[in-house]
Amino acid sequence: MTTTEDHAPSARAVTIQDVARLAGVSTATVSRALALPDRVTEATREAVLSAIRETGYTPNAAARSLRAKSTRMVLVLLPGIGNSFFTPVLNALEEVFSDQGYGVLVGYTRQSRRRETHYARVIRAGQVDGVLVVTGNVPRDEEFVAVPDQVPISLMFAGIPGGDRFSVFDVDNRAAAATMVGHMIAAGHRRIAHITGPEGSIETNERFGGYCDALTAAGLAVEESLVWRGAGNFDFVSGDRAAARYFALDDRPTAVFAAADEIALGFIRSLKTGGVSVPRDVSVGGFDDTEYAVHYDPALTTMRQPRTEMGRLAAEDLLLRMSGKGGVKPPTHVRLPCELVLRESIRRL
Amino acid sequence: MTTTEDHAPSARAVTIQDVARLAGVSTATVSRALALPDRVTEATREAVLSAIRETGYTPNAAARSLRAKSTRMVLVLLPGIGNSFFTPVLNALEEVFSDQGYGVLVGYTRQSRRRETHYARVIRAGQVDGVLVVTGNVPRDEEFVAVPDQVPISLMFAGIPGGDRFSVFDVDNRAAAATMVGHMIAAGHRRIAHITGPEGSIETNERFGGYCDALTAAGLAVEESLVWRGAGNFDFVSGDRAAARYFALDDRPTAVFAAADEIALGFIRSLKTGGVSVPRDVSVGGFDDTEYAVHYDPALTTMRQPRTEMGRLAAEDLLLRMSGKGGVKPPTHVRLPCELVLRESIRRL
DNA sequence: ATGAAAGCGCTAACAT
DNA sequence: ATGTTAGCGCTTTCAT
Repeated sequence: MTTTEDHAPSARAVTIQDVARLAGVSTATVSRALALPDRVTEATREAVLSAIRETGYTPNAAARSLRAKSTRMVLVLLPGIGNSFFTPVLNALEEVFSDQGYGVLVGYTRQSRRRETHYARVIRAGQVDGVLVVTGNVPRDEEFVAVPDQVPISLMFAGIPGGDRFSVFDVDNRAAAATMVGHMIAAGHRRIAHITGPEGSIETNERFGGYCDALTAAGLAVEESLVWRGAGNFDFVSGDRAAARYFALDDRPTAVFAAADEIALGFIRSLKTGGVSVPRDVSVGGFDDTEYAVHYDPALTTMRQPRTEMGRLAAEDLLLRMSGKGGVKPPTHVRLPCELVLRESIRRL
Repeated sequence: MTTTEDHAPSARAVTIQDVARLAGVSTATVSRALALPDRVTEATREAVLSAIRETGYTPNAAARSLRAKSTRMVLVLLPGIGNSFFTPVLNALEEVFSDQGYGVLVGYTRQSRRRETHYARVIRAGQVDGVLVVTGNVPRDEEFVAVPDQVPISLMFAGIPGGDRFSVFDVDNRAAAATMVGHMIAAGHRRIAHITGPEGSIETNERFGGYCDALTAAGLAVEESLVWRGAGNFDFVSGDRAAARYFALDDRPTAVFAAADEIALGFIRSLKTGGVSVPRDVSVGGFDDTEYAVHYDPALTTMRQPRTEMGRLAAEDLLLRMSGKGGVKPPTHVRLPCELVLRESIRRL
C-alpha cells in the first residue's frame, strides 16, 4: 500500500477570501451574496456563485459560529442503557433538525455524574444552541444549574414537577397505567401484580401510582407481595428477575402489568422457560409499544407512547425557542395521549 | 407563569479576558495554565484556577476550533432505517469518543441523496475531525469524493472493495453465511432457502455468496425458487413478505437462512400466524445476534456480529488517525470474527 | 450596491 | 515564566 494520508495540512481549505478574489469582489459581498441574495445585483451574485462553484467553497462552521454566536447544533441527552425505546425518538429528532440545518450531538449520560458534568461543559462552552433531555431525569449536576439560562432546554417523556424553565413533552403516565390495569380488571382479573421500572425514575413512580389508582378504584387492595420493585432498568433482565418472584409465590397473580415492553418480554420469556404460558396461565401487559411488541408471541398488549410524534413536536418547539423569532417563545408543556393497544397477551378470565 | 426566558442575550458569557483580568495575568497565561500546566508557576496556576472557579469560565468551543483547526467532533453516519442493530454500535462509539473529549454528531442518511449532500457539506465545513460510516455504503454523492482528503473516514460493517483511503472494520460476511448454511446442512437439511437483505447492499451480496458457497460445497444446487430476493430492508416486513413466498411453495424448504435477525423474527412470526411452527416444521437461522434474538420464542440461532467491540475498535483507530501523533496513521482493515450462536430455531432432521 | 475594517474568543509565535 | 500580538474565517456595522 502506497497511500499516505494527507489530511488537514495538505491543501489549505478554501476560504471566503479565495472566493472574493476570484470573483473580484470583497469578502463582505461574498457573505452577502450567500446570506441576503437580494442585497446584491444579479451580476455580482452570479460572479460569486460561479467562483464558489469553481473553488468548491464551503463556509467554515467554527468561524461562522464564533461570529454569529450560534452553532446550529443541539444536544440530545439519552440515558444510554441501550434499549430500543429511543431509536424512533432519535430518528424523528434527527429528521426535523437536519432538515432545518441543525446538527444533532448525542450524549449518553449512563447515570454517571462524570458524564453529566462533561455534557454540562459542552453546553457551557457554547457548543450547542439547545438541549433535549430524553432521560427521564434532569442531570443532578450543579453545573447544570446555570445552563437553562444559557440555552433553551426541553424534557421528553418525563417532566420535572414545578419546572417552568423547560419545555416538557410527556404523556400522562399515571392515567395510562391506570387504563392498562383497569383493562385487566375489566377482563376479570383480581390479583394483578406490577413490575416497576428503575428505582427513583419519574415514570416508575407515575406508573406505579396509576396501578394503585386502578386497583383502589375497583375496591382492590395494593398488596406489597405483588409489587415487584427494584428489578433494574427498563430491560429484559428486569423481566427475568420478576419471573423468579412470580415462581416463588404461592398465591400467584392472574395478570401482571410491566412498566415497559422490554420488561414484559423478558418476563414472558422466562415464564415460558419455566413452563408457564402467556396468556393461558397469566396475562401480561406492557408499556411503550416498541417495535418488538407486535412481533412477539404472544403479541403484546401494551400502552402505545407516540414516540415519533413526540420527537417531532419537541424538535419543532426547540427550534422555535432557539430562533428567538417573534419574541422569545416561552417553554410549553405538551402532553400527548397514549393508546391502549389490544393484542394477545391479556385474556378474559 | 411569570418566567420570561432570557437566553444568550442576557449575561454576556465569561471569556478568557475576564479570567485574565481577575487573576491579574495575561490571556496567554490563562490559556497556558489550562493547556500546559507545568509551563506556569504554581502560584499563577492557582490564581488562574481560582479566577476560573469564581467566574465559572468555560472556554468557547467555536473560538478554540477556529484557532486550533480542530473541532473535537466526529460524525457518525447511519442508514436510519431505525433498526436496533445500531444501538450498541452507537453506544460504544459515544463511550469511547466522549471519554476522549470528542463529541458525536449523528446523521441519518436514509438512502436519500439530499441528506448525503447535507452531511458532505458538514464535513467540508470543517465541523468534524473524522467520520464513521455505518451504513454499508459510502455515500454516492460527488461531494463526498473530495472528503477523504480532508478528514479521516472509517467504514463499519461493510468495506468498499479496493478502497485504501478508508479504515474498514467488518466481518467476513461471506464466510459467516457459509458457516450458518453449513450448519444447516450438517443438521441434515437439503432444501435450504435464503431471504436476502436489501438489493444492492454489500452485506446482502456477501451473505448470498456464502449461502451459495455452502450449498455448492455440499454438492447442492442453488435453486432460484428458494432465493427470496428484494424483500425490502433488514427488517420485520421483509420476513413477513418472505413468509408469503414460503406458503406459496409446493415443495417447501426445511430450513431458511435469513440475512438478518429482524428478517428472521418477522418470518417466524408470520409462519406462526399461518400455523407453521419453528423449528418443528421449518428451521430458521438469522444473522447479527441482536438483543431480541435470545429472548424470542424460539430463541434464534444466529451469527453473532461483535457490534460493541467493533464500535470500540473503530473509535480508537479513528482517534489515532485524527490525532496525527506519531506520524499519520494509515487506514487499516480490521476483520473481526463472527460466532455461530446455537439456540432453538434450527433442529436436526 | 459595495468595500473597509473591526472583532467574535482563543492559541501560539515571538519577545522579554 | 510571562506578556504582546497576530490571526484563525467569518459577519456586520459604517462609509462611500
